[in-house]
Amino acid sequence: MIEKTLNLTRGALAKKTGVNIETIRYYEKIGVMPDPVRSGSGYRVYDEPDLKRLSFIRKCRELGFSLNEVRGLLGLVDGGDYTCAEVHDISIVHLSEVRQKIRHLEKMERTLKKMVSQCDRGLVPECPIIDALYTSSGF
Amino acid sequence: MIEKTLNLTRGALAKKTGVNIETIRYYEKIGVMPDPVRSGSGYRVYDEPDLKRLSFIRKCRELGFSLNEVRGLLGLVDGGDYTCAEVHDISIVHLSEVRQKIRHLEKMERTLKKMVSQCDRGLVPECPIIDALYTSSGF
DNA sequence: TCTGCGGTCTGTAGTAACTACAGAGTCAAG
DNA sequence: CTTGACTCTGTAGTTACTACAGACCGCAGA
Repeated sequence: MIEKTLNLTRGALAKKTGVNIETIRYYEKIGVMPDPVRSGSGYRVYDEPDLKRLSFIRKCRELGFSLNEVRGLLGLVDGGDYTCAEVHDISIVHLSEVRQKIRHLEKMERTLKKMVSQCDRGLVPECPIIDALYTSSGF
Repeated sequence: MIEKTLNLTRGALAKKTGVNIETIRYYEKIGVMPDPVRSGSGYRVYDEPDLKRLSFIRKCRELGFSLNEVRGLLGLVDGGDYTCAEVHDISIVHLSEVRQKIRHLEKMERTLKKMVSQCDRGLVPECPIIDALYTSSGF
């Protein structure tokens, strides 16, 4: 099967991946995307592997991996000598970070909910929310 | 009742509030903390109201309010003519943002969990996690 | 062929919310 | 009097982008 070349411009790649056009240049600058082939007039030309790589980065970002974590994953893939275990471990660490964040936000949610429920939305300048936050006692 | 003066240095205020010493200067620069009184030699001198205000800011930040939201709340307090309703509304908006974030993270968690569980942590370079992220099919 | 419009090129600056210096001055204990 | 800890200032770095300005390129229509 012959692979057809895509010859995408930066804008087209942006559209296909849903990544902002400027972000692509940024990824290139920090080295998570390679320096692409250039056309005669200096335009970037992207192809299938670039499309896959950028999609990968985007999915990782959507899952909350930091660019450094993405760099780590890409390094494994690029090296070609990664083991499934390495990838698994990075993901496990990240998963626990995500869970940590959820717990933190849930704590915030409970406190906010409690504060808001104590407030009768009155037209007077005595607010239990401000009280809870501003007085020395804290929340 | 006579209020005793605290005359805190920046470092002491930092310690009392748990806010980083440099952050205090930052808050001053962006105007959420006032320009403090200075000692003869130019040292910042903080007192009870500064302590309360900074604690308020810290609590808000802990609850995930952005500095802009904090600015809004402080503006109401500073103006003195705020109503409970105004504070309530800002908090409600924020609460829904927090819930949104939780939902997003939970989605991330589910996907990560699924990917990790499909991985047998093998020593070969075929990893379902990388597959899921790198192949065109996506996750 | 000219013109215009949109896309792309570069470097740089801005965003949020800090954090971390460097180099100078100050304060208090021993 | 010295030493070490603290504070002062301005500035630069962090993360992950995003948004310009000013120049160039490519293509369609008149």
